[in-house]
Amino acid sequence: MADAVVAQDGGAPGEDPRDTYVRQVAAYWERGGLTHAAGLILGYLSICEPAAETQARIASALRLSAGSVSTQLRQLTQIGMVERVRLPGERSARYQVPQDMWTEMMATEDQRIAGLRVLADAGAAVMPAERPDRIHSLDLMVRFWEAEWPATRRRLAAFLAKEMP
Amino acid sequence: MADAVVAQDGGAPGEDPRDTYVRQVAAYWERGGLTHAAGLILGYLSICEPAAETQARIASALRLSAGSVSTQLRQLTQIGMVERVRLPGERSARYQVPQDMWTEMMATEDQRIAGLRVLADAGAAVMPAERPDRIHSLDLMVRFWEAEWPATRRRLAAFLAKEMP
DNA sequence: CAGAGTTTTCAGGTATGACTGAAATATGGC
DNA sequence: GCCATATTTCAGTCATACCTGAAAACTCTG
Repeated sequence: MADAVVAQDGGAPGEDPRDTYVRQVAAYWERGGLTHAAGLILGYLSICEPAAETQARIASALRLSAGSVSTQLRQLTQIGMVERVRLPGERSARYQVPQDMWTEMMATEDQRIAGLRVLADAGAAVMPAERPDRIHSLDLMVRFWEAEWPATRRRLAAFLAKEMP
Repeated sequence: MADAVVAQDGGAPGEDPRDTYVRQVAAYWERGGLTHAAGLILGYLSICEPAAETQARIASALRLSAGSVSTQLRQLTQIGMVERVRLPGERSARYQVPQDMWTEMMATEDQRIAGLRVLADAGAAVMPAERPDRIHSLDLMVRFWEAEWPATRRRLAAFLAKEMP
């Protein structure tokens, strides 16, 4: 089996550009709050062949334990960056990056805005006398995005519809 | 001194609504990658009077060590959520939430987009034969935001100019 | 239903990093 | 330039959470 993407045993490490890419993705998402293992899985699932892999194959490719892979895949599935699919006649489930992952990701932006809305309202109840802008500016920002986001998402949908092959 | 915001010693905890707010802000930003201490400082600096406080006052109000406050303030200053100001004739520096913090925050969005651009380009070099959309869709998303963001920022600037008192 | 294979759960080891407290350094007023 | 004070640095402690490995639970094929 010559198509080992990440789990090369010896040899010069990082020689395979795909291996480099996997680590690069992991590094990026690690800054975004994911664990290292989750980032590795995400990177691997972005370039592996076939696109949908079993837990066992992911574990061996990335040299992670079965437990880690199980846990991280559940997290990734929960936040919508990975989806579980079943192929007929196959005992094991497969996991893959959803076709519309980024669209789904963008959809969660609503929740982030809602979270800031809660903060802005809570702030209004403790408005300081001096520099009330400290609280007020957050409210402005939230109001802007509440107004802006629906149209932005429509433009995104239109853009994707036009550019998708 | 009856205006202790967070550092009440005894009594029912969380009675002061400002204390509740500080913890609420801390909880929110903790999910956003900041430390608990940084979140507390951010919440405190959003409602304290006066708006600009010394490290010593922040530390005693939040019951944090001087070291923690020093470290966290540096981090917060670095990412632009806090600014250091000096008052004439005062030995100690003061720290406050900048007037235009959210505008500054939005400006860093460019860098996040640039970070994804790097990832998208690196992905192009390891394009999988099956489901190339896994790499391609990221590129699309980045291209959308690279095109969209300048106009969005202009609209934000116009909105703030109109709404600011 | 049996049973192999898959997935989840969980306790334990480990690493990471936040917080503290004190010492060292830097700073501004005199 | 001196000195009190503010700030930073840093080693040590502690908490958190990741990862592993194995056992338990589950699931699907035959």
